[in-house]
Amino acid sequence: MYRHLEHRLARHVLEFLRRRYPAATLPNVVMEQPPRVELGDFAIPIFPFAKPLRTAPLKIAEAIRADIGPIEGIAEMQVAPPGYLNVKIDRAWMAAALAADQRPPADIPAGKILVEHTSINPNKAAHIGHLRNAILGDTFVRLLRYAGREVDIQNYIDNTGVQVADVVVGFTHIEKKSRAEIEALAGQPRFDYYCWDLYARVSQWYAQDKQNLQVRAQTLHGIEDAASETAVIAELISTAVLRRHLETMGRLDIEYDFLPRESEILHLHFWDAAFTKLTDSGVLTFENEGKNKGCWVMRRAGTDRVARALLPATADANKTNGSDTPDDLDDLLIAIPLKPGVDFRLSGISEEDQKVIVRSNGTVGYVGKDIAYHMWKFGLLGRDFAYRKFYRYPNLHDCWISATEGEKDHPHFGDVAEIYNVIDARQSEAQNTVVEALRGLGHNETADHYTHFSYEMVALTPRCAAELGYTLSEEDKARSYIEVSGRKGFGVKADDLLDQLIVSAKSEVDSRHPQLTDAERLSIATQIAIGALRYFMLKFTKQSVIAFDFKEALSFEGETGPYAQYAVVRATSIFKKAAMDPDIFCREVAGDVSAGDFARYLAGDNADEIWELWLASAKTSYIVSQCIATTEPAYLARHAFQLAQLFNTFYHRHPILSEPDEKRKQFLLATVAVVRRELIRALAVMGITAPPVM
RNA sequence: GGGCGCGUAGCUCAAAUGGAUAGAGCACCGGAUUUCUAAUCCGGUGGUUGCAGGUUCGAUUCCUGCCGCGCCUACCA
Repeated sequence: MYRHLEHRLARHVLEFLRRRYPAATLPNVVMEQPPRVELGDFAIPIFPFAKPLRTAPLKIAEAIRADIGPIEGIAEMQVAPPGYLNVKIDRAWMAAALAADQRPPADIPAGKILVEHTSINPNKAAHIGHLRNAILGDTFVRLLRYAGREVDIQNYIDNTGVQVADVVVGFTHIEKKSRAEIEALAGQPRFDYYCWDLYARVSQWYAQDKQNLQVRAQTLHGIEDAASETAVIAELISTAVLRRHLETMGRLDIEYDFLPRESEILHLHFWDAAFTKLTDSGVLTFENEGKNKGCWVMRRAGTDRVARALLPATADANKTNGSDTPDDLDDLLIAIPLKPGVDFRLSGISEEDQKVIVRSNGTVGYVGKDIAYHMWKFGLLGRDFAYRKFYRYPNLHDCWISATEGEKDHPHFGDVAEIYNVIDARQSEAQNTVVEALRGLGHNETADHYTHFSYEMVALTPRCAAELGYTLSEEDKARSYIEVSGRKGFGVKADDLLDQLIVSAKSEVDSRHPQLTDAERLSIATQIAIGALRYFMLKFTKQSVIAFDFKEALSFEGETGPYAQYAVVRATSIFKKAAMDPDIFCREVAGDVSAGDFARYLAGDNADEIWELWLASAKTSYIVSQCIATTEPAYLARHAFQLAQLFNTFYHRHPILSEPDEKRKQFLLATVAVVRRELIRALAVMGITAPPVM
């Protein structure tokens, strides 16, 4: 509603100025919010118009105010020095629309969106860093769906990489376990915890003797051959850990539609298809000298092509195709899985700007697989996975997994219009390389619909690390935060944190509501714990490193999820006390408050406080669109908090059920009902529900 | 060395494409309820926005340089 009105106002102002100054080229109308609600609901800075119109800002503002004429939903305009046009909304009009829950139809872009998030290596338990990823990703999915978009959720599983290999090494070489023993362990409740510890031990084992790294190489090689015993064990372990991850995320109400695995990208030869296209287009080039001799390389994203001209040694090597192939190239080609007749070029890229995609031994690196995978995402590869059902959620939603041979009937995945990859900031260079590959293939427009949803890591404060029993170097103690490391087993496990939050919330609920059954109290405590955790991960902007601290994360007061949940509970309790159903009241009664009553009770300066509550309630979809446009869910968290804060102030100042004026009481109840509805919606987009009591 | 990012109150963080008096939470101090339960509310203390220039009617925001910190920069993923 708010968003709609803002657009309408901007359009009217611009049209007015066009009529008044037909000759001038006008800048965009910028909409802001005045610092205080008394000043108005929209603020339009007029300064940018002064120069093109050769008129003082105040004069322009005055002209608009006096002559623009009536606009539906706008009550009045005021000119404010040094050059603002402040606009007040017709409060009764807006309140009536909001009470009736009118939502003007928005233009929803066509096309499916693919959001990839979580993507934890399936070799150990999920930790708080993974939680941030999954919560950001899941919230972004909810934002898109709230805005009416169709979304597929994918969780990429790197089940053939070094990390899985390392745990396989742990089981087979350190613990010397048989396949049957591993299978038995994998059936244990928190198998991922077992792997967490083992993974850290493997890292130590490598550090003890560099010779041990050869075992890793052998294991990695073994995994790629699907028929080998090593591959079977790796599959066994990674699948069991993957199930644990789905369970962990399921506790937070985070679900996936499809789990593409690296093993299928390998076995279905996605890379071969991509390789042909990449070499044909000259994106991928061959390097025949220097440290990357014998590799297929790409230009590192962000490096400048001009730089190459400064390197005389490589100038000749970039002539275009194989016609000027050096003599020794044929030898090198034997080691490379090249089809005859493939057209290729020599790289001619300076060494430091090269990104190795195919190693000289012919194996493909991570970025190469990622390029192929992203071509598939956009339907550009010409190949598809096979699919089978993997996991059924309690709500009966099925999560599918990639397979070499799958089920006949399956949903259509991939081939989407837009993608968002929730991946931490450390991988932005790799992400950019994938985008550049798409551009190089001529898919510029497609590349524009590729968004790296980049966020910073979760680290531990030195105090937190000490609490966990880690001994810190003097250097680490002086840092403001210390990076989590799965390799070292250094971090806070997701399930542990959630358990702790539940225990902590439970003791609060126990003391407040002893009359409830234990199951009821546990259910409430769980909702509170999830609310606290999800809010905590969303309140920080993406680019801020979260220095994790138990005291803050376990807090249920102040700017927290439970604070917002509590506001909903309070709103609900008013209706409960009055023996009314808040949802029914909101749907069927709130809209009956007459325009006259809205006008009366929202008029004047002393109604500003209540109006502010209505205004904030009107902003939910506006905020949602801001979050999507900026890929920043933190704005929504802030909005929910502000709504809750305004409500708590209102709740404190205005006794509602004891209000003697029956019409005013209805108005106040409508206020509560609308705020409650919008707060519940905002929280739902963050994956937070409000318990019945707190 | 190069690339990306960060530096705001004692602490943790906000501040939408540059806008009106830089805001919250925590901590600390002082208050509020026999009411729709206080996981709440009200008030107070707390700032040279790292430093120096520049652009602009206007800079926490944009540009340049410097200082400090983090991440990336592997034929790892």
